[in-house]
Amino acid sequence: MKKRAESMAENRAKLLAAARKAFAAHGYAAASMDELTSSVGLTRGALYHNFGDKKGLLSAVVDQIDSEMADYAHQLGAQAGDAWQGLLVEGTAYIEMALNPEVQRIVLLDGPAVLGDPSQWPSQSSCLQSTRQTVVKLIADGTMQQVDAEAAARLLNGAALNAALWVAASPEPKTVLPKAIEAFRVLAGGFLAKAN
Amino acid sequence: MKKRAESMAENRAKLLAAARKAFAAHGYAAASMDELTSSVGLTRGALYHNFGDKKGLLSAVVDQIDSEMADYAHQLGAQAGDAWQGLLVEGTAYIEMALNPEVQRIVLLDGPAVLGDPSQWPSQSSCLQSTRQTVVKLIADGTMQQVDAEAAARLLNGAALNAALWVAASPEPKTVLPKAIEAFRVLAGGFLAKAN
DNA sequence: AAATTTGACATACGAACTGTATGCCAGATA
DNA sequence: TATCTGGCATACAGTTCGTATGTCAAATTT
Repeated sequence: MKKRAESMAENRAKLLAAARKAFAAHGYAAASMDELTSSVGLTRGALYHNFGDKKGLLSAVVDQIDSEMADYAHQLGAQAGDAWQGLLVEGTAYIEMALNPEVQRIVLLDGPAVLGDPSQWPSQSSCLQSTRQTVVKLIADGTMQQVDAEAAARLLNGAALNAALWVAASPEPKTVLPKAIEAFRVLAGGFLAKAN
Repeated sequence: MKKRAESMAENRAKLLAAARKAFAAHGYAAASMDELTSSVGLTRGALYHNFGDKKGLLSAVVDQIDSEMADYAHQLGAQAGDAWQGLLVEGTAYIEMALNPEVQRIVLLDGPAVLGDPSQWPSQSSCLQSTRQTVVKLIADGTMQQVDAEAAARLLNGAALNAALWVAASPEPKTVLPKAIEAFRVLAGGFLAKAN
C-alpha cells in the first residue's frame, strides 16, 4: 500500500536510469523501448504515460546528465584561484567528462541530432548557462575582451566538447588528452584582454 | 542501349542527389528509403545494391558535402593576404556555410550521431584535413604557438561549427552572425605567438 | 552472330519498432 | 462502503529496414 505519487516517482526514476544505460549502450535509434522498460519490470505503457514519447525520454535523460555536468564543472571552477583560472578549469573538466561514453553518446551525439541545438533544449543546457555566467563576470572585471558573452560561451564549450570527441575517438586517448587540454588553454587565451 | 557503367553512374548520382534532399528535409532517421528512391524512378533494390545500407548512403552524402565545403573554404582562404588571415577566412567560411540547412542537418547533426566522430569518417573529414594543413604551416613559420596541429585544427573547427549551430538556432541569425564571427576571430588569436 | 553468363535492379517477404486505443485494477475521494 | 480517478498493461495498426529471390538487358564467349 504505497502512496500513489511515491510509486510513480519510483517508476520514473527506474525508467530514467534504464534509459541512461540503454541509450549509452546502443545509441538512441537502436535502443528498444520494449527491452528498456521490461528490464525494470515495466512496459511501454508506463513510459508513454510518463514521458510522452521516445524523444521525451531522451530529453529527460539529457537534462539529467547535463545538469550533473554543469554542477560538477561549476563547483570545480569555483575552487580555482581566480575567475579566469576557474574558466579554464571548467573547460578542462568538460573535456574530461566528455570522455565518459554516457556523456558522449547521449549528450554530444544523439542529443543534438534528435533534440536540435543545445541552446534550444528545454533545460537550455545548464553547461552553457554556467560558462556564460563566468564569461559575463570576466568581461565585467576587464579580464576578458569585450565580446558577446553568449558567443564566447558557445565557442568555448563547442571547442571543449569537440576536442573531447576527438580524444575519445583517437587510438590512444591517454596520450592525446593532455595535448587537447593544452591547446584548449592556449586557444582560450585569445579572449584575454591585451596587457597594455 | 546505354552502356552499363554509364547508366549505373547516372543512377548513383540520382540517388545521391535525392538523398541529400531527403536527409536535409526530414533528417536521417525520418527519411524513408522507399520514398527517396521512388522519387527518382528507382526502388530500394538500386539503393542497397549501390550503397550497402542506409548508413552507407549517408556516408556517401556526407563525403560529398564535406568535400565541397573543404574545397570552397580552402580556395577562399588561399586568396587572403597571408596564411593567418587565410585561417581566419576559412573559419569564417565554415561558420557561414554551416548556416545552410543541408550542411547543418546532414554534416553537423546526423553525421556524427550516425557515423561517429568526423576524424574517423571514411573521408577523414576533408574540412579537418584542410585546416590542419594551414595550421602546420603557421606553426612552422612561427606565426602560431607550438601546439599540437591536430588539436588546434579540431578546436578551431569545433568552435566554428558549433558557433554556426548556435547562430542558426537563434531567433535572429542576421543579428547574431557577426557576433559569432567576431568572437571566433578574437578566440583564434589565442594561438598567435606572443609578440616579443 | 548465336549462345551463355553476368550483374544491376525490381519484387516479395520477414522481423522489429513506435505510437495509440482500449481495458483493468489499486488507491484516492466522498 | 461505494464511486471514481488515473497509472499502467495489453492489443493493434502502420511503417520501416534489410535480405532473399527473380528478371532481363548488356557484356562476353565461342
